Amino acid sequence: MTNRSTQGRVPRPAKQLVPGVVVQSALGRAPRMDDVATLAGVSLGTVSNVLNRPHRVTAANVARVQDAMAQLGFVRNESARHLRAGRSSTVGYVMLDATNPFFTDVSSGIESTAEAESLSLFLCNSSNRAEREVAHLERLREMRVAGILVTPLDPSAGHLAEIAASVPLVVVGARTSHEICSVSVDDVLGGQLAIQHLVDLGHERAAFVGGPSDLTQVKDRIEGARQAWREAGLDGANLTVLGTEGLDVDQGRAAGERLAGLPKRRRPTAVFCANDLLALGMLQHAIATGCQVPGDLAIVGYDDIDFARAAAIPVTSVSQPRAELGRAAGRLLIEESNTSGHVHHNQVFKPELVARQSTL
Amino acid sequence: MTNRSTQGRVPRPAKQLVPGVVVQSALGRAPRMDDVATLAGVSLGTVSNVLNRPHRVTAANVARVQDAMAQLGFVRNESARHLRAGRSSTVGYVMLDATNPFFTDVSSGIESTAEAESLSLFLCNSSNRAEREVAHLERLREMRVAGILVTPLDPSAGHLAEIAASVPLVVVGARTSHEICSVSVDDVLGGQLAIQHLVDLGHERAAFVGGPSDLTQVKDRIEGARQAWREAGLDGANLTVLGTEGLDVDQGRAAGERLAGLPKRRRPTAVFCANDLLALGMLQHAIATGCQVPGDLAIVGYDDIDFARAAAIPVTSVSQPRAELGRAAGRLLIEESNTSGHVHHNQVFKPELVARQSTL
DNA sequence: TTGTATGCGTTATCAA
DNA sequence: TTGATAACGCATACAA
Repeated sequence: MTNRSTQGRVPRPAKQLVPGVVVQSALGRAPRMDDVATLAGVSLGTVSNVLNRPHRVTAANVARVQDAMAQLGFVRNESARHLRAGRSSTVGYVMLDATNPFFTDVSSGIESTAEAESLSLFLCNSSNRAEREVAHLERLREMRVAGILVTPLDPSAGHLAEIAASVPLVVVGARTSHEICSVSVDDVLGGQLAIQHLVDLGHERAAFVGGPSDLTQVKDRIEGARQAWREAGLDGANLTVLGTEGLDVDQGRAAGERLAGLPKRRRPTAVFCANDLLALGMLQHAIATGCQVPGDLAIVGYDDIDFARAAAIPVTSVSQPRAELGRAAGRLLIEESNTSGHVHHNQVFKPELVARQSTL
Repeated sequence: MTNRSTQGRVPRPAKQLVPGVVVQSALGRAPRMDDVATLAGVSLGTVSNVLNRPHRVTAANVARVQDAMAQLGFVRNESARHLRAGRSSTVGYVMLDATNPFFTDVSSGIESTAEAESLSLFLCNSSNRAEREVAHLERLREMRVAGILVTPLDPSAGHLAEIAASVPLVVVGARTSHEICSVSVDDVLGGQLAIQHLVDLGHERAAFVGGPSDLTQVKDRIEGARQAWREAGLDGANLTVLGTEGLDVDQGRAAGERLAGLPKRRRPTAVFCANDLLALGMLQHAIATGCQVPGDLAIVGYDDIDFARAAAIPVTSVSQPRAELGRAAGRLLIEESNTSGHVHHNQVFKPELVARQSTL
């Protein structure tokens, strides 16, 4: 990093005690505690005490030290602090896709518990990419954060258990083995609810839209869908799977196109999308091409993000308790870091179907 | 929503050399480099070299050290590393509202440049709250991050300039004084475009919806709106301002309700919302109450988030180059940290109106 | 090529 | 109450 105190283009004012204005010192480097001590005319230890145990210092010295800190623009060095203290008060949440409102709602939930425990939360976006997930997790570990929350691509991946062995870790949004804490929603049940709903409405040809199929969420939702379809006594061949490369709006539109390409008599009359973004894309394509929803095509989404009900045709969706998922994960993390001999939990919430105009 | 939860106790395995399984050491603390050195039968310096300049170490020793690291589950201590090195390779983006897709799109842009420069990016959400913004900024400073990006509540707030004096900082989404780098979009022009569009369509009673009014974005968009309204020769009294407490969907719905409460002959025939979330809320209220859009009420939003065009009635919006805003901010940050004698830039993009069904 | 010693900025112990 | 000093874990110059 450049040495900004000597090279900035904006001229730095000389020392002046204008209130509220930080005075740039002539140090040529970031001021340290001993600089503060010197300026305040006290020892290093006193400065430290002012910072960490102010009650042990006379009021006069507190004031002197604080003045000096303000004058120098002193900022504590977190690395040194942390190296010495050995503990941190930040936690990280590695999210699968920061542009998916589902995950930002989850992270709001996490934030509320983090704030209550006065922990800072850093968000890391892995953008659906395994190598980024690994990099972020590794980085958080190296930072010796107090805890890690993560929505992983693959909850059974070995690196998670390995990390969980050395730092409190909670998986959010997918069920894990008992080696790891997790908070999730029963996706198999969610898949059942979605298909059951379509079956109840009389559909006999349907498609599941989503992918990649190695994503647990996708796998489980398909499984639930198949179970419900079978239990309804319908022909398995009439529940087709339309794979996608991702779970965003664009992929949904593309899937809509592929669907429209099928001959009318084989075309599904209903689709169950692995998430709401796909459903919204599907809906956009339908509207753009004059396909009637739900008349020609019924659409069910998943997650029940706010935009689902705000859509062109409000989208029926399988609702997950998004914020509560985050809060529960946060609580579990706190518990895990406070309790010695912690017993891992796998907390599972139940989803609910919210029927709207896209199927009714 | 009920939930069941299962529990399991995981016994820590004793040392065992099963490949791929991390062996728990008997150290009772996190393994350090000297533990690795001892186990590998080399010196501390060699371990360090394996980590940082592997070419200087014999292949045999590299292997030995890596084995030892794997066996112990060694993880570098970033604090110590950073304290010693004095520089960091993480940057932070303090965003105004992580649940607003506009900002997540901006952050995607930032991510792309960060990744290209192999910097890790931490996202911090200030949730529209000043004290959280300050806390996050302070935390990032204490961490001595390589740079900070921020979309602040108030871009002219003193603390920003103060921070910018000690660490590369770029403000995203609002224009600042020349003491600080910024990347923004001309919101006054955006406001003009929106109102001009409505005027062109023949509207003579309109409302601006948004708030709080001390937000720069809101202020500027109102100003642009007023200018365009005046220039069209229309009566200023017929461009009312409907203040809101925030910029989310709920506030939009609430504003819709207030609007509907006005006597028909005084009620605006068009609204310009300070962002798309408000516009979507407004639209939801309109649809729910049978108000025709755009027949009874034309709606213009701002930001052109993906959900605007996916809405019940695709929403006309003022488009900002969201990802490009982030990329440009990232580039500016890199430049600021690499260049000595850096000259601060205030880069301003131009918005564009995207007309859709909600006004046409 | 490998090993040793020093210091990064802070906190906490302990003596004054 | 205050002040001197020893870690914290790692990276690097320098010695071997």
